[in-house]
Amino acid sequence: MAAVSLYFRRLFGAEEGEDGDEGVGDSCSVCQLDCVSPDALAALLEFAYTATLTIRSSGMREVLKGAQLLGIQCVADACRDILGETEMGEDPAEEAERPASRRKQDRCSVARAVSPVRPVWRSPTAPDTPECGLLPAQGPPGLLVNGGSHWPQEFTHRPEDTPSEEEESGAQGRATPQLGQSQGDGAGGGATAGSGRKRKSQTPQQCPVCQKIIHGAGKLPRHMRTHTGEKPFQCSACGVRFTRNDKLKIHMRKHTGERPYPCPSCPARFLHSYDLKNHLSLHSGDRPFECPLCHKAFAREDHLQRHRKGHSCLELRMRRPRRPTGPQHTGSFVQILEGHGIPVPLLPGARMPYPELLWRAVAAPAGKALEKAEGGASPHGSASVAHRTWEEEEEEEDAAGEEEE
DNA sequence: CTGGGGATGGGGCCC
DNA sequence: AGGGCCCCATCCCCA
Repeated sequence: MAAVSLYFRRLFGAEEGEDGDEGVGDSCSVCQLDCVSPDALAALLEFAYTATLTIRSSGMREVLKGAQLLGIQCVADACRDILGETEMGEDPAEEAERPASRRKQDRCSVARAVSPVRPVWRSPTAPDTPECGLLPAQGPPGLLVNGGSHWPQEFTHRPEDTPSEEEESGAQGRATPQLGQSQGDGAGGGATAGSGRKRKSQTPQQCPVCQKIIHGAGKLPRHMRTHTGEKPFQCSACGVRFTRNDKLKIHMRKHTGERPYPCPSCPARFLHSYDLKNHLSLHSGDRPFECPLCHKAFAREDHLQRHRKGHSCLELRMRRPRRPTGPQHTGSFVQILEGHGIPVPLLPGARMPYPELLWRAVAAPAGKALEKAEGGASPHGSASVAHRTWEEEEEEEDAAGEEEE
């Protein structure tokens, strides 16, 4: 709640340092909200968690009141706008108090009641660099309306003075402002400016907690459960809970014994399609993921990533690139050589045209470096040992290659 | 360290 | 618009 509400932010001391003694901080353990109706608070809670606000027009006043009291400026603006539009300027005095540029700001910020509104919590320490030319004139510090840098520009503007279908339906009795939906979708149910062409709803929504843009209609609630930890889908057989029902469905295969993905080459069957895919690479022997440093090949991309993160390829087990062509070594060679204290005679950014020739040239000191790094062997002949090892390895690979051919 | 299975979260498509 | 289903990338765990 503190992420979207100035009131809660101050209540729980999140802005201490900014507000000084205004924050109640730890002294408040029980918060009684007499001034907000349960329905309005429920709507605001829903907004805090899902960035979606559903309001009956009859409850709009209560939600507006609650949003003002709790300092949820974007919701207050949205309610104020929808009331102003549907009730034909019920409060002209309030309207007159707005700065002249206010309505223009609203259009830019999409802070219209039935159009998308995305609260973006910005860190109090983050510089206030308004995007879309917007800083909330009346809003709490740190709260931006649809100013997130991740939001595509196409979603941050709507055609002026083109009331959406929802706006019109809202005027007819029920308004269901979908706060957090895309600009394009909010305007006329997907109609884009001017063309009137229906655009398939992809509905990118920004998570109010992590600011991540979630693509796909109806996917934000699913994402929000990763923050709340809510696992509403429970296995009736073993009681294990899941955040998603499709994961529960796959889990149930354990109990039913269903393995719908059989291997065509062996009796193995799998729970997941991607398990079968991984398995098939074993039959084919394909190892399409090759380490650019040591040229070790892996059947799975994540195994290559793990290999590279572990820096195990820095053992200087230099292998030749896999046929037919190997990757360019430039940066990786420099990294390896410098990592072993070997001077690298390359200008920054220069490419190394024949990395293996250079490697032969420095094989001897590299051997010493490797020996030192590994605890060292005999003080004599280390270079030749390293060199011979490399040569032997090459010969082995040549032999293997000839056999393959 | 690697191979393999499983879990998790995001995106696309469809209803 | 929301949800189901599927695929994919990534991570974790274990042998």
